[in-house]
Amino acid sequence: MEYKKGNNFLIKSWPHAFLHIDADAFFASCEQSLNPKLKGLPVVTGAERGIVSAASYEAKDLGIGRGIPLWEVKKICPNAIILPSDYESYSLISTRMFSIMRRFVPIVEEYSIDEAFSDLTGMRRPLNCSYHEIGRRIKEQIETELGITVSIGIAPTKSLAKLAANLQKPSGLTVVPGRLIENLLQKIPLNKIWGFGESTTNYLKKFGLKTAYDFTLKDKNWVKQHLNKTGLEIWKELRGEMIYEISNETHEKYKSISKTKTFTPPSNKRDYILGQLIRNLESACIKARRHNLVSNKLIIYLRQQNFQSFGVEIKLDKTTNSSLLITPSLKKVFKKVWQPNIMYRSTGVILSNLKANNKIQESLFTDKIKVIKMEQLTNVIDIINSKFGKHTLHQAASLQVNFTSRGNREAKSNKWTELLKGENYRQHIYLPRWSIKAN
DNA sequence: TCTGGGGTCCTAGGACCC
DNA sequence: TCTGGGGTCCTAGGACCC
Repeated sequence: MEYKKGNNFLIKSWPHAFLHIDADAFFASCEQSLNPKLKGLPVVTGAERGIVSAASYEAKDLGIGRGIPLWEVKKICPNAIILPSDYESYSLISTRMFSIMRRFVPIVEEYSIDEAFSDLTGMRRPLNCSYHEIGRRIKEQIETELGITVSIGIAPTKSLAKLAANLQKPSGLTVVPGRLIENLLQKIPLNKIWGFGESTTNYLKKFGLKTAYDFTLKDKNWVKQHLNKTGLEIWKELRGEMIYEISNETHEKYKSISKTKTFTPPSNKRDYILGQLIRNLESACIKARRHNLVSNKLIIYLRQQNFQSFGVEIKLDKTTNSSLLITPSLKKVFKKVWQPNIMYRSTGVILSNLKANNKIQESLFTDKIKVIKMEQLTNVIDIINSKFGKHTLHQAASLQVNFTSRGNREAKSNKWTELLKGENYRQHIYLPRWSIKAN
């Protein structure tokens, strides 16, 4: 690719300075950090799903990447270490990574479990060093304290910083001042642009574009004409014009919570599928309660074997996070969606319209006593479940579901398995009565 | 060997109102 | 009976991300 001089769309080197940090092969690295014996070995996580969630660089070198089935992993490398995902541990390491960043910069946007953004603009003077040096220090601290490696990109916009961070992996530090933006863009194929997926990429290719650089050379009006709002924003960002700022909000505010579960083999058994759905509902509600959120809108959907999905939306007459209160309406609607002769492969629920639980207006027609009782009951259930493991207490209707957990994550994190070894205690604690009351 | 699970945002189009 | 124009709100669904 020819480098065209004189096409600079940005003159200043640092109108802003954004940092993007991306942990390398995060889940796998965490496992290696927690268990040093795994260092240097091909490690893969995702045992609970049957496909690779994360692969260590040793595994990647063998051609093992994200998303490939585990049977294939075993074929490629019989000695590969295959582990279930341990989100609790990863979250802890993630939190520590972010707090290390905060030692250097006040505002850190936690973008995902293993990625963050930060605005370094104006930090050179107080820290008395270059942007490059700030990045280097953060990187060094994280790597020595947490035993994982990270890749960092620093550039005038978030979009560019993200591209920069991905340019040299693992353990890279790439700094792209304004005058080097074009250099960077020429190395980036369209589909690597943050915000451009398969659809947009294919579309742009029709116009002969190949790299991010090609895209940024297009006229502004052309972009307005052919793409939507996001497209134009990305175009500006890539040319060094800041559009996206750092959001300082914590990631705690969910707008929706969803739970899906695929079951193999597919099934057309009514009660089994309904049971799956209720179990998903219970999981979603547990999460909502943990975050003190309530919902008044539930979407349920069934996915057929042929991957077609059908969903329905349920307006709840009370804003709640109690699965006991929601279940009756779910059952009613389920009848409308479920068809007897169809094989289903998964079910899902989405609690949406989430709001904080403090100021909910009671509907005039709500049976208050019932609601309060339900909520008290729910609280008790949460206490028991947090003590003995999720879904220890659950509704009778979800009994159809096979509750043996496939991954051993729960077993690993919950002491109860050991304590109650050999005893089928679920049968003792399980109380079928209250599911009848719930209806 | 067909793709697991959890999110957000944008947009077009319908319903409804003036 | 048929005609305008404009606004808001909601929903479904697409696209994208990790």
